[in-house]
Amino acid sequence: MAKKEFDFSTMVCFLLNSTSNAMIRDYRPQLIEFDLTYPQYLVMMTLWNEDAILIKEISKETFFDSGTLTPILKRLESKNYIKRVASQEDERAKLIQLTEEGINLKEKTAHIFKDMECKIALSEEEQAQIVKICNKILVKLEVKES
Amino acid sequence: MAKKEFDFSTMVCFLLNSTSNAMIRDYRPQLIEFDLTYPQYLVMMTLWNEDAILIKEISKETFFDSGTLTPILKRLESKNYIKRVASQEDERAKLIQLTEEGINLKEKTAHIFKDMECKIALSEEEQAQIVKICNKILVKLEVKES
DNA sequence: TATAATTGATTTGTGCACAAAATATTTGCT
DNA sequence: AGCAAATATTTTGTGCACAAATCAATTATA
Repeated sequence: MAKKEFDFSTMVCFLLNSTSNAMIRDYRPQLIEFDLTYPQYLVMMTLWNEDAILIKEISKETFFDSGTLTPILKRLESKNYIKRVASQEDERAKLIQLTEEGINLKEKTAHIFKDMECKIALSEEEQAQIVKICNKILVKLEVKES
Repeated sequence: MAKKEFDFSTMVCFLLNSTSNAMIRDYRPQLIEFDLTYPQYLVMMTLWNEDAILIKEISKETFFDSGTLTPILKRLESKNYIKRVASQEDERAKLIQLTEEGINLKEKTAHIFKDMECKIALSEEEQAQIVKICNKILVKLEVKES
């Protein structure tokens, strides 16, 4: 077989993108049962970690920019999983709070989170390698602080 | 600091997605100079590897489904980088061919491809680890054959 | 204390990514 | 030959991802 000039199977950006697309696609059916998309699920996890935070704090955790978050939060609000409350100290800012239903979702979706990591069954070593390499790239591209 | 239940910095799906987003975002300015997006650039690379192929073959290489490819190919056609020619053997299928301008783009964008891999400066070892792990996941999720 | 600069969030517009349905053609079966 | 199943692509509709522009509120500064 003639060697091809552009070998996708060794291109970092292509591999990361294809693999993340594949994982998000694979878990879509499970999330759909709770009327969630993957980015919406990430925002919910952020709030399960710490409730009643500002949009810019969610942005810092998820790396989603505000233009991405605004519509995601609107959808979560229309599903009654969160509330958007104007901040008292700063009229520009908005506090995002879980509703009762949003809080309850944490237990109900716990198995999805476990599946998320289990299905691909990486070894401890591989897991550690991925974490190290991705975080290194994120720091190099100034998405994260070192 | 209280330990958070959901630690994004060790979640494989989140890391792969954030890192690929960051890489694609980072190289956008360079691609814009040639009026290309990252997915469009991938399709062009596929054609630089082998010209005059069917859409389903591009789909097999890039892992983009046909509903994703159709509009990408339309945009590349309107930029005059490719032509879409009905196949003679099978009236359903379409052959995608590079135009003169599309062929010339290969040399002009060669530096971008090099930057793509160089800027993040992974070691040989890290590069090999990423390739192995991502391909393993892609096989597990049945995107690729083992 | 005006006003300039900054900040938090929303809006607008483009382009994926994907599922599901539609369309047209080809292949397989009897 | 006739018709069902399969195949290649397009269409439709939803939801990111992001840049750029906008808006309102806050802070800094002349």
